[in-house]
Amino acid sequence: MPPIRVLIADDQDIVRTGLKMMLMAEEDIVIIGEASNGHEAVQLARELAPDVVVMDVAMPDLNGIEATRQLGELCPKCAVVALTIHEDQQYFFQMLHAGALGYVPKRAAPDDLVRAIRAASEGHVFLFSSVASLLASDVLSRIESGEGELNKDVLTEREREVLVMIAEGMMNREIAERLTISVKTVERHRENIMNKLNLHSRTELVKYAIRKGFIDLK
Amino acid sequence: MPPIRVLIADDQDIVRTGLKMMLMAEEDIVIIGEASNGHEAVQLARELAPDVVVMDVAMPDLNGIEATRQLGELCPKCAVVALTIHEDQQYFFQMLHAGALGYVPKRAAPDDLVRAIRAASEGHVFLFSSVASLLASDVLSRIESGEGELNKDVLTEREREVLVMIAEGMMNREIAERLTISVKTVERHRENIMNKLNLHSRTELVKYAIRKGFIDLK
DNA sequence: CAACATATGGGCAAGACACCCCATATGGAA
DNA sequence: TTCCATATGGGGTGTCTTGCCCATATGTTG
Repeated sequence: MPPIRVLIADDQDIVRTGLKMMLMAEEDIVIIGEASNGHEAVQLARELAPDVVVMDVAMPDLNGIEATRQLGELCPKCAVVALTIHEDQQYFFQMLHAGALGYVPKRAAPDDLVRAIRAASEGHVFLFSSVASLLASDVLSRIESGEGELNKDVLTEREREVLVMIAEGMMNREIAERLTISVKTVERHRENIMNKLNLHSRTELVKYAIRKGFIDLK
Repeated sequence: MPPIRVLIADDQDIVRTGLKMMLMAEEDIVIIGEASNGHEAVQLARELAPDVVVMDVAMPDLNGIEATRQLGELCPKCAVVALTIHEDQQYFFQMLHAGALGYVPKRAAPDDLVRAIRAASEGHVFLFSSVASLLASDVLSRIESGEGELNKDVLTEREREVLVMIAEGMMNREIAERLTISVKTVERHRENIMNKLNLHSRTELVKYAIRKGFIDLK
């Protein structure tokens, strides 16, 4: 059986070195190239036609998501394993929709990455445990809501609006004044938000909003 | 000349491996231990008394800034080199004030990290170019505003501890239980924190803590 | 139409929070 | 030694939050 030919794409030198060392220890894997940004990754993938591209999500020039999308057209035989510090819903789903077969956080054990690479090289999907549950819940809600769009980001416009103001540090009364609605309605929106997201305090809402990039932290 | 004994503290397995491989190639450097969070880093540093601790800024449990601060007391002979994905002012100054002798972004070349380690082991300071300029401008503004003590509105150890727990979303009662003190005392600490920082709600405390890198946003 | 999501609001209760008052003990700086 | 910062805690008061009950009006969609 020929070894799995792997291309590494990560902008961080240290991470690339770590990956190389880690993967070189595996007998069925060979590193055939390295890229430090998305453009380079796409370029090299077309030239080298690797079996698997280990792709960082966040890279300069062309990010991993776009690069993966392009690879789907330009080099459909290259499987992509996403490597990321983000265990966020957003990146995760974007990467999957872009065509990644694996999704492994950098904090994962080396073994998980190797498993993801082996799986991807055979067309299988490997998702790290913490993100796999995201898929499950997404699929579930999709089935329940009868399918459709993925903009099912749960919150309504109004709720998002309220969430932002909460995360900005405003009290319910202030928010009510700003939106010219009653405090009661603000409370109701906040309540719905908390139920939907399964959060139970303002502080958790703040952190959620920051993670999701709803506010600026300035 | 004896080799420089280095302890690596980073929560990401891949980064740790990368660092190890990279540093093992240097003849004057030996890796004597690895930690995957701040607590472990402090613990191991006390046991092993390394010459240099390569410390990630963002780690679970106890972040690199706090860990560095603690090391300054518990193991003053350990030099700390901060390794980070953040090239932010805030993290940078926090880390310096905490006592780090080096500050190297992960995107830096391996050589820069090695230089930082060598410098730190001799008590010198190595700052990566992109952050070094931050120091210059800070020094300038400090001279202009003509004051010496930066201790002005700095939180005490206990206050910082409470702040972190608040920012993590815990209630006063929970914090009191965790610290085995009364709710009243927690409230008092919180009150002092708010007065010192001129903040007036939990949500603002959360954002402050995140900006300052006191918590991880996970 | 019926069912549902969305946005709007009122009432109520328990508890959490923010901001005051007060006090004691300790250890270091003036 | 006196003063101050730190850490500890009790009391009280009023506001804010959270969670749960209820309701109505307006859409959309099966």
